[in-house]
Amino acid sequence: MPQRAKKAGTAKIRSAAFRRIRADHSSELAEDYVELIADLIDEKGEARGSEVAMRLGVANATVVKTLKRLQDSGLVTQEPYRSIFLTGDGWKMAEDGRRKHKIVEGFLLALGISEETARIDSEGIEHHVSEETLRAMARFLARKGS
Amino acid sequence: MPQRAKKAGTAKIRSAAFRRIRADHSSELAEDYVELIADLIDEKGEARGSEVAMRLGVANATVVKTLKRLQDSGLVTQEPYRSIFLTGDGWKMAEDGRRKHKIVEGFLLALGISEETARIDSEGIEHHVSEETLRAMARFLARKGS
DNA sequence: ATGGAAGTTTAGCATTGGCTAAACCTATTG
DNA sequence: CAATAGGTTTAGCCAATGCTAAACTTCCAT
Repeated sequence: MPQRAKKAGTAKIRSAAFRRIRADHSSELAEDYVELIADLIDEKGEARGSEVAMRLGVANATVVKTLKRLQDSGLVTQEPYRSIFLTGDGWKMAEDGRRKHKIVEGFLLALGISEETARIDSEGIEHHVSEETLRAMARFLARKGS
Repeated sequence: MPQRAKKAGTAKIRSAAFRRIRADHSSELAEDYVELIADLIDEKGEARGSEVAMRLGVANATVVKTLKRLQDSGLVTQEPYRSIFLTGDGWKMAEDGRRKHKIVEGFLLALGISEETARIDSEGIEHHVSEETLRAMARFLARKGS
């Protein structure tokens, strides 16, 4: 029954895609946090929990809890009642996020999307694009931009 | 202090984007389920929970639990030990998902992405593209395709 | 008609990510 | 230098999404 075999193969690939999406989702929050923290440090010299909470649109307490997990993962460090710092790994992740973000947002703008929408959509999309797709977007951008 | 005012404004927009992403995530699972169920019904005449579990790459029990929620949301119906059906709303959501999926995947292919990657990335991206971006992708596709 | 294999569901647990309310520090200002 | 306002953390709750192991149905083959 080659039918069966073929279908099982397809199913496996499909499930791999969904697995990757679930994995992406766990890292997504972390990336958003570190990227935002990096922005705050660059913009204002320091990142406060309450500022992170405001920009992400969540409660203060949620940020505290999440930062604990990020600290356990070795992405940030923080003393109680003090501002937040990124570790080496944290900075690496933040830079990578910014890089992806810039490519995706620039690409959407090049496609003719409005600034508003480009900003919103790129925020959602950046965590789900493979390097291959990023390369294609960058290529498109380069051709268009020149 | 116009500085402050401007920054607060930006923050509000940013947080709106993140809020939307969080909202997208809740509907994302539902969309994946109904889309997959629709595919199974079309492909094999019926959708069994175990088949859904296999294709999504999750345990059977997880599917059972999620289907209960989807039933409460009025997207699917199911009798114990029987196969799964979509309600009118369920079909509507499935069709919408397929539509988005087709546009995004076609767009990625048109960009020169490999089939494998296009399938995987489109699965993740489809839930985060606005109608505006979809329209731009469709436009691009039409121009390219003709 | 029934016994057992295969398929489904239940039970119970863990983690993530959200919230509010209350407790707790810090730092400014009078 | 003390009071207090404002920022931060804790405590305790909830829902969603995942898992494994055990219980339970269904249905096919003898």
